[in-house]
Amino acid sequence: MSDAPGGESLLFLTDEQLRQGIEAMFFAYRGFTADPDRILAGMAYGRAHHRAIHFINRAPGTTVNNLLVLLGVTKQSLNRVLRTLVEDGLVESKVGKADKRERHLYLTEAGEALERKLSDAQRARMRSAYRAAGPQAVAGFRQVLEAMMDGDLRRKYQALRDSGT
Amino acid sequence: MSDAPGGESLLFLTDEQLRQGIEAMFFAYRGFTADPDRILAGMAYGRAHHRAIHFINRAPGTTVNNLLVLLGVTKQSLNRVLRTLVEDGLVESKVGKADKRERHLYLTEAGEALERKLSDAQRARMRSAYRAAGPQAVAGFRQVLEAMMDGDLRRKYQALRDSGT
DNA sequence: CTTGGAATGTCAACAAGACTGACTTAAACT
DNA sequence: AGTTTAAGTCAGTCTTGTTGACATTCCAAG
Repeated sequence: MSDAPGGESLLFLTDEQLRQGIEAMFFAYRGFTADPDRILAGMAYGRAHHRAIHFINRAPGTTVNNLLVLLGVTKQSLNRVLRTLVEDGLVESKVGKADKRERHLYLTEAGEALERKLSDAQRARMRSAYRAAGPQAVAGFRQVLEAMMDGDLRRKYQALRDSGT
Repeated sequence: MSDAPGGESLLFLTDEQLRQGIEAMFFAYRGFTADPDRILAGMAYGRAHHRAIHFINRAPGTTVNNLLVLLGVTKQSLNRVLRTLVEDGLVESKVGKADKRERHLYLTEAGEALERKLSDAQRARMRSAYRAAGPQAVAGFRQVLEAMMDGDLRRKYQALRDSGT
């Protein structure tokens, strides 16, 4: 192996390699969101609704505050989305038992149905990418993604991940 | 190895694993764009300007049409961004020699300076993620990302990649 | 050679979804 | 009682996407 200082090949750290990684990330994210976007285009919903539905499904009973921190948006922005989802009967908002200021969010049956439709499409693409790349590549993929997160987000991601088995 | 049908471990294809991958992608993309976003927030520019600048730098002399296919937006959307960049002296738009309908796009010195500033920040994060994960993980990361792209985009990505050495 | 269609790019108007800032209501804490 | 916290609302702005209409240029078929 023709390698750089460090005793180990650092070819993967050249600017060209990094640039390719950046572009791969850009194009892959487009693919990643393409299927749900297509499904939502017909309805009056967008990517913001998808994200809200995803995380409510993931952590049923979560509060508005939790959700907006997770999504990284302001409450005004989230509220617009949440309002339409509640009005359309996809999300239920229940006053907190212990703390009545809080609202706990749940998907209704209709909400779960849409969630399934969206995540089935997204998982199908993910599954085919995973299958094409193989288990070892998937492990690497996950490692790099985690290292790319901001510390704060990483903690939130890991908490979510560990809660789901 | 306790494995599923196929003779090989398919644990990495469980719905839970796929869901974690989806969330990792979501959070990582936030980190991925965070630094350039911060830099651009001060100026009157946004992510769209960054993308235009990135790809013009990547393929100097590209036409508007090329660029909008790469970016996946309408020409009207791209045009607004491009107009401000030209007005502000970051991008130069030259009428095509062979075909006068076309405009060929180039970064000016000021444009190149901004490009460097943005991509330095983004590359720094990428580099630290790559370094933390190691070469083998990076190879896997790239494999999965490529498999996640739509066929059309993948071809564009690969053409771009291969042109850059 | 002309003319009509196709390709390229521009202008205008609008919508989604993010933001800030100011404010209200209700409940909890001290 | 007074302060803080959670949630929601109203108003206004910005970025970035969309359609629709239009101008210019090229090219090919008649």
